[in-house]
Amino acid sequence: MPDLNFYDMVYQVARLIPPGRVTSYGAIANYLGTKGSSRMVGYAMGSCGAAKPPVPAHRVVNSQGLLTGKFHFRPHSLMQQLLENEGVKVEDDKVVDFKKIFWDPAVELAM
DNA sequence: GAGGTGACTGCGA
DNA sequence: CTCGCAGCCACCT
Repeated sequence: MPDLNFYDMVYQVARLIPPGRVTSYGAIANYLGTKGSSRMVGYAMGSCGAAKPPVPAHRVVNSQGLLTGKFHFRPHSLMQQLLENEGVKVEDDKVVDFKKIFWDPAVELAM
């Protein structure tokens, strides 16, 4: 186990999200074992701009499927645009059929 | 070393 | 149904 920081863990999981799918901060936090610290996931995303390769943060939404982090994108509509570009329908800043396209690392990457 | 911050979550009124 | 509060933990200054 290298000295991967919590940030790197989040980035790696986020990059594992397949196109057309989305996950929640809590799901990633849960997979990382810090389920109680869902904030850390979002906070880690705050530095996603410094991650290489870039992290598809647009595939990460809150537990409600709302694009809470869209305001961190430039422009703010970029997040929705990227999701729709991958086939994810977004309406009223929230993912349509969120629970259907929901990708849980704790399940998909289970073991 | 200590303090402040934050792209969240869940429960209570 | 909608609004508000408290908990949580790692990173930064």
